[in-house]
Amino acid sequence: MPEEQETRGGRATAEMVAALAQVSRVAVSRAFNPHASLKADKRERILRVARELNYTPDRAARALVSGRTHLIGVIVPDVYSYWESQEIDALTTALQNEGFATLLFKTRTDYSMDEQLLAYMRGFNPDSVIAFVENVKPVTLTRFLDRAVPIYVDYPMAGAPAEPEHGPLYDRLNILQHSGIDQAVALLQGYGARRIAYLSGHGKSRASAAREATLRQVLEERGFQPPILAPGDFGYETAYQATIDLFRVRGGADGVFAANDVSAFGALDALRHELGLRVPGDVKVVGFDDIAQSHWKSYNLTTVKFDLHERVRALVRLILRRLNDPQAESLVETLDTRLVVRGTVG
Amino acid sequence: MPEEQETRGGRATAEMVAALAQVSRVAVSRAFNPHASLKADKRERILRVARELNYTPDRAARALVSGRTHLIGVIVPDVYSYWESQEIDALTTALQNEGFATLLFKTRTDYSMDEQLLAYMRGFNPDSVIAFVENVKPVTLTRFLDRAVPIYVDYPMAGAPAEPEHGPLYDRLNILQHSGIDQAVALLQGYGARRIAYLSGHGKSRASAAREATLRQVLEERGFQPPILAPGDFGYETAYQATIDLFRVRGGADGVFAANDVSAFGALDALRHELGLRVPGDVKVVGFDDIAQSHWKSYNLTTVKFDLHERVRALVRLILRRLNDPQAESLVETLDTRLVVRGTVG
DNA sequence: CAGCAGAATGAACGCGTGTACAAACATGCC
DNA sequence: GGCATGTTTGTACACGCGTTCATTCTGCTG
Repeated sequence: MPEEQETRGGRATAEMVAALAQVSRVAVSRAFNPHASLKADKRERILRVARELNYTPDRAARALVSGRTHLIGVIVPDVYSYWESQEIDALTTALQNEGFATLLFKTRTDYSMDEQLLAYMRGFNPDSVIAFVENVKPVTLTRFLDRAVPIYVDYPMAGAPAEPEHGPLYDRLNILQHSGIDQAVALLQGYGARRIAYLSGHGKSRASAAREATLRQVLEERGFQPPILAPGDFGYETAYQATIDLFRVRGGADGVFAANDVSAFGALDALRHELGLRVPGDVKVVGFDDIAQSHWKSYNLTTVKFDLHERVRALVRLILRRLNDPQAESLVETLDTRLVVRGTVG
Repeated sequence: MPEEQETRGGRATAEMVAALAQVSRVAVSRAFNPHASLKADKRERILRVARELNYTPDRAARALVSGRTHLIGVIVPDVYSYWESQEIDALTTALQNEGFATLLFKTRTDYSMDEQLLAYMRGFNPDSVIAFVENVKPVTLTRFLDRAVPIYVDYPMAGAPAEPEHGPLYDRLNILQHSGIDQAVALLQGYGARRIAYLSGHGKSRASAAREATLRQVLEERGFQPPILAPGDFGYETAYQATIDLFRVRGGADGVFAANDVSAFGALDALRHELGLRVPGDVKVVGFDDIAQSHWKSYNLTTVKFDLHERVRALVRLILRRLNDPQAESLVETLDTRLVVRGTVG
């Protein structure tokens, strides 16, 4: 075995590897840079010595000269929100496979996206930033980032003109909600539902607003009245209360669209355990997202599916494309949605 | 407003700040280092200019010279597991407040903690590492880390001698499970329960093994028979099936301890919706963790609580103590547990 | 006013790496 | 063999910052 020449429990450096492999330090650098020219046997020898010394190029030093940290900033209000947590999970795996790492940041739970956090994140100099925060404008985001081009998840309306906005540069993941919602409404129509309610997310959420708008559009297209609105906040508790209020005070509904699956769970529990109604017998319930819990027996929820892995792949594609071409115009990826039929409509 | 002297959309550097503030670059460095000596008005002026230029010291450069990246590696099998996600959430907030950031890594879902991942993480040179992975030995962890001292969550048995192990250095968060389990068993005893089952986590889990051992100990202390064992994996589905098997084939039980809250949900749903039993009327159910979902109406679970925020505070304390004194002996923090009584026992 | 301790300052160096540049070398063609 | 072209190799520099060290400045005592 090679002489243990680690200094004080610290990492091995390229210099040490070079010394042991009888090459120059630059050769070591090149050995770890695949497209650098280096004779094959030399590279092999270097890599072997590197493995023996447990050497890896220091990412800090590398970042200093290359300007790439290989860190992807992820901003979330709640890690434990179901959808977010599952997306972070899949995203982390995907990024890991591409040589990046997820750098996690939390905003306040009241969605007050303070500039302080952005400045803080900026200090870590991430290569890219994904914000799972709905009320922050891209403008705000770009103002606090130097190299990173933020990615923004958008929900364009069917038929609406593409935003000609040519302000700050950001990339976009467009999610088309019309298909899934239309399938859901068609299904409810088939079962004779007439009064449709929308249990919203919190007020500032663009996702919730887009879902509401699209639902309204689809209902109109299919000859329904506009949806009855019940105010929620994406959470279980609020959905529970809002549903009770909707049915005790405001006349109820035949079908309830909840802004996400968790709200749907709250609505379901309120309907069944508090209001004594049968689902889907008396009321149909439809959620959004299709999180893993939606097929648990207690809920077995019919829901508009956002394909998680497809979505993560699209995000990673955006990141890679942007890093390959930092000067590119605004990049766009588009995803569709579809209805997953389970036991809460029927 | 000051002349926009940013070069190519890049960040401002200490040199630019120095030039604009009419001071030397070293002064700028000192201005951002609180304990460095610098005349107050000068520091103030520098900080003002820095704010105007949106300047923050580059962390990569800082890490290169100081050896501190301010990154805390967090290794998880599933981000979306309830308990883990809630812990990551709280931990990220706490670390953020201390000037660190969470660097997330995922192992395979089959818990095969490959060395490849550790080597990968090592490349990012985190200041500390918390592994929410149960089957990886501290030895393995330390072998892949240079400066970082890993933190290991342990579940020592009551009365068992402290491990005299003096192998690789790692810090410990000890969780005492006896109190909570004893309270639960006492409660079940009061309701006349006789046959107690333990619905385990997956086979390799130390947490599950410790819970089972402690339960066995408490049962013996209180004159019960040993627990009937039903094999699970911490997941909902498996718990659901294991409960059905337990009651259809193996004679059932009066009380079921599930290895975590999610398993308890699965058991509850199986008991109520598949087996037609009443909880808590026919069977009592107790979980572990007290995750946020445990007080949802559908479950309203009685559970052994691990106080999340207390736990996170202990972890952060460990990290800070270790960074303040890298040479210290193995550090230890200890937490207790207690029973939270809700609707599944009564 | 001399003397002195302590604070404030700036020059120089080092952290570990990528890369431009020039030199050396190999290869292919006539 | 002569030359052109392409591949390897090593030197020197740059990245942005913290820190040591010698120097200058400040305030205070005698």
